[in-house]
Amino acid sequence: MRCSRAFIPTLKEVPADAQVASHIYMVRGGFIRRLAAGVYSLLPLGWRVIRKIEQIVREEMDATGAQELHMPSVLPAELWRETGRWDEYGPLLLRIEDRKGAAFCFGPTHEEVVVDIARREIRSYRDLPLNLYQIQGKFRDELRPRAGLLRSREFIMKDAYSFHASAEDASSEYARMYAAYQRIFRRCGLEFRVVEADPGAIGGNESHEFQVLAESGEDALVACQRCAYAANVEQAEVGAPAEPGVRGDGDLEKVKTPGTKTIEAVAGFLNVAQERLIKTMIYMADGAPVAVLVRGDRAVNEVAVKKVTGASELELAQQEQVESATGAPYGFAGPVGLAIPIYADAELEGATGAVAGANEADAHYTGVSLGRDASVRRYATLRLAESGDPCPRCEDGTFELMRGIEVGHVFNLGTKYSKPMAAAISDEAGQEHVMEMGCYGIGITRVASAAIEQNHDDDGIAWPMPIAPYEVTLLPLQMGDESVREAAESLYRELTDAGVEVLFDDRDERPGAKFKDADLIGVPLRVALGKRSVKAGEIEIKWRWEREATTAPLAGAGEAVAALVRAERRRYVERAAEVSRP
RNA sequence: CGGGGUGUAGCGCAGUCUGGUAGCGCACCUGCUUUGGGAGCAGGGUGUCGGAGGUUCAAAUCCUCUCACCCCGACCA
Repeated sequence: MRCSRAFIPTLKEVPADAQVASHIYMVRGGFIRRLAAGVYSLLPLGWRVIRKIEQIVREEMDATGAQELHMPSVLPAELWRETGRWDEYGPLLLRIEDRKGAAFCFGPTHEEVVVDIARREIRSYRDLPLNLYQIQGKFRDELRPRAGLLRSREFIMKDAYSFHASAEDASSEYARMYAAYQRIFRRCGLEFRVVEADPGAIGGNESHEFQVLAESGEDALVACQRCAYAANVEQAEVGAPAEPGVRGDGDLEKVKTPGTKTIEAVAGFLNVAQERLIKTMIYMADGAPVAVLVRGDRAVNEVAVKKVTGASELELAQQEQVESATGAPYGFAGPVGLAIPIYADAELEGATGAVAGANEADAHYTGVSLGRDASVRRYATLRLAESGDPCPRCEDGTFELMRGIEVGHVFNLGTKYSKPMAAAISDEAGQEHVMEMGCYGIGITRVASAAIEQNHDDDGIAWPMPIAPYEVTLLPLQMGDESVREAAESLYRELTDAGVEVLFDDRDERPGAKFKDADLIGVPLRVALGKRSVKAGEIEIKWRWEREATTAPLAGAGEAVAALVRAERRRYVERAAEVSRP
């Protein structure tokens, strides 16, 4: 592509509404433009990147035997009512009406549609297994879209849905998808970590997230420094503490603590460490209040609370609910004499000499011994994992905290959708039963953003070659100089003929402008030639992520550069090939 | 949904407090010079001041309503 004819509107200044690198550089580099909050146009450069990612995904999916299809984006409400998600999905669903007033939504995901297809067409176990996938735009009316394509409302996603006659078969498909995802992200040149995720109350049994490691990631992860265990903090188990976290002396005693509504204030007022306090949080579990106890310096893990209480809806109690449950104003809840069910973090088992709220205004207890003074229904790991916590899977491994961007998610669904939608097959014995399902998503547009978060510097993007908009950018530094122009033109022809994707900056711009734009756009291999180099019979070659350029003879430059490109392509394919296809 | 903030030229912003001819930088157009890291000089303004209503002789500026966008929060009793 010739820059003189290309639509690549680059910007010198940082757009006012962008804060993260991927958003800034996608806008500045002319990859995307915003149309509304969380809604973007993909300009030619951005679209090329998306298509590259799609193609990698497509090849790896097809290699597993999955088949691509396309589904509607406007979906009828009745389908969503069958699974109950018309109501459950809440404000995330963009609802629309047709001219007759019939209700539709813009598809945020397509389980309902694909199950509808499957239940109509599939009758026998002989038709299974089947894996259907789509790569298309979806819309979720996010609470807060942000950071460009990292969390947008309209986005492009690959979603695969598999159908099986048995749970065992679903499990082996899960393993195939897991491997395919590793290959896909390796081919995209991403550094990622697979983490255990929350299979949730869905009744699913397995779920993993593929997280691209980046400072700007929205998800907090913990990873064991010794073994392979990694998990979303919300999902992370924590190894058993060596000894009770709170140990102290003293008898139960009520003390006045006027106005101390926070852990910090109580600790300061009584002059004790925060870890000597018992934090009492009141939650509404399916509408009924429960108390959750953690050490004063810890945070509650709501996913864990949900699991231990078996609640399907869990939210922090409102101020009034706290008052009616504890009989005390907001800020003085404690386990002693509390009438509602109490769940405590494992770390508090055997706690003595602790400080806790007294369930009355301006008072706390000191010398609390949980076993003696309160009736705890159950001890379990209820706190959020932190850096340095013991690993639950291995001996003396500890957690390291990192941030990630979720780019893929694999899910063993069980019969969550097939059951309410009555998607059944007959088995060998002629018995009807509901199909087992799995679903497997990849955020295509998010992959592009994540790649930039991981591969950029102060000047712009440094795309991994497999997903770069072009493989080589060719910069003739003086278009006015005939020898330079002719050398560049013939090199452009040679490379293009060799199957290399070249962005040829044939604009009549000054060298500085060309270098700046090239760095911004982030094409991995830069080939520059100017009066000086042509006279010396040389070209200048520089990888985007390297500091220094090298030179190569102008004679035979086309073949030399093409060879570099082929080698670079091969690197990623080889890395992917290390993961075998089960 | 709660809190904070911003809407003025294609982009980034000043002007608003204290009402009085709409500005700056970049970009863009013309010309000349320039050409290895976003060139210099000269000339050119391309604008429903987010929208509607109101106050006033006069509104970007004051008042009311409204729309859009951004940031933080929506778990630490």
